[in-house]
Amino acid sequence: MASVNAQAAKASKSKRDPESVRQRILQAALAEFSDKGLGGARVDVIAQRADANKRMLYHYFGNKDDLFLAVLEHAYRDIRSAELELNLDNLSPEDGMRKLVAFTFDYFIKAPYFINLLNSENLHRARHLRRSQAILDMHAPVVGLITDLLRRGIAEGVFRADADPIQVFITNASVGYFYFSNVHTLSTIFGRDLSEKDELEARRRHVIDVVLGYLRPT
Amino acid sequence: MASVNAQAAKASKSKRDPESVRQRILQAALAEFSDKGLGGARVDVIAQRADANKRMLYHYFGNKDDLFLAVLEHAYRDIRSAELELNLDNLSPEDGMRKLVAFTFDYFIKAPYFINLLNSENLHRARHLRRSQAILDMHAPVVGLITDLLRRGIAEGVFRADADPIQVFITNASVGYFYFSNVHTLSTIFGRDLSEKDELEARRRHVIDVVLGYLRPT
DNA sequence: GGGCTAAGTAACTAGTCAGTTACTTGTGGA
DNA sequence: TCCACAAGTAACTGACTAGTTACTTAGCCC
Repeated sequence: MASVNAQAAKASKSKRDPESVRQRILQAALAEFSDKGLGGARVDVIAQRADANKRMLYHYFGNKDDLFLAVLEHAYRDIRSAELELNLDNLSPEDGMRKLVAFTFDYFIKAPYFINLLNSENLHRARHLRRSQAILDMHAPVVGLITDLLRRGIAEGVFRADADPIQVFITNASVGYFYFSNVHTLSTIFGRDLSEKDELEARRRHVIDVVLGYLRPT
Repeated sequence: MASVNAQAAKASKSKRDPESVRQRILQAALAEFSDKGLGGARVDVIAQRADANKRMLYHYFGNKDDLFLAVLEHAYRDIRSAELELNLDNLSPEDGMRKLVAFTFDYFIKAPYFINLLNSENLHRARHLRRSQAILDMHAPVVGLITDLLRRGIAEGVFRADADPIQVFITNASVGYFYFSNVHTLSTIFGRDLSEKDELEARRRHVIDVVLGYLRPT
């Protein structure tokens, strides 16, 4: 307790807080890369949004590309670790899958930056992500969740026997991702704001129905 | 016949072919915007890819943004008109829907530029598309196709009664779009090339199963 | 207190970029 | 043949960009 207070007192008197500056840059970069894409984001703007000196951006992250990779790792780590906390083991296969699909949809609402980050990374052919062993290691456990749900569902006769975990993982992401990634064009085309609450609720129900409807035995 | 030959002879002797230059610029722009996004594409590169003088790009299209909109209109026109030629009326609701889903998936393979163009346009919040009445007018007929299929399927008791045409339109696009838009990150994550023929065939079968499985009556 | 290093400030730099300017050439119609 | 205008060439321009340089300040440890 005394050491926490000593640290807090020290931090409030200090003119320098490297970890805070570093985090502010990371968050500002996440926002700027999400808004503008990797190519459109400007390091001056990131520094400004972070209320930091541009020099510090290079100091902490090296260059623009490496900053983008740091942002990407942060984003992936967030969603993948949240998925692992869903505790699907304790649910029926159907409820587990329902919870996972709903979680994914809700996550895209909560973390809208994720989609534009992935779009940018794919525009650059995953060249950043290839350099990150951390990101690569994040996915096996999540696919394992789906594999387990499918296995249980098939064993109980409530899921179709030909469901493939990776295809289901991709489809689970698909039905929400596309909606959000194209929300501007779709809203314009259909002349209604697809990011409004009622629209989101309708879409959420639909995506759950799509995945659960597909999984019904044939 | 004589007039066709006269035109061909005239064209082959001419040093100027404005329509050809214009088309070359449009195609080069489509490629460059698809590869690099709107922000990353360079007008010098587009001109070079078109084997045209940069001045002509401004001459024909005004500026970079307007060129992007021309490309977007071209891309939408292509997919939307192809959809209308599917002749789904003559098929059972199930076969019609199967054909549409397969068509959409195959279209993304055939016209890979479409996805990156839409990603760019959404990154820019559909600000180009809003200026195009032509694009806005292209969608009602296609949604009408799905509405008809669903209506027939529900009447025949082979589709679920709660299926919504717009949601199905979006889901039809979702299950393929996400796969292709994220093919680089997904391939890296799963350590396999998801653009290979076998992978594409597996995914194609899956997306048809997802939509048709979902549509089964409850 | 002093020295050293990390953290930080501010200005600079060379190259890039969309768009413009100045001029030339080709073509069609009178 | 001549003229006018569209199509075309090539160079230029001012602003922007990621990254660098030169220097200062803060904080920690001896």
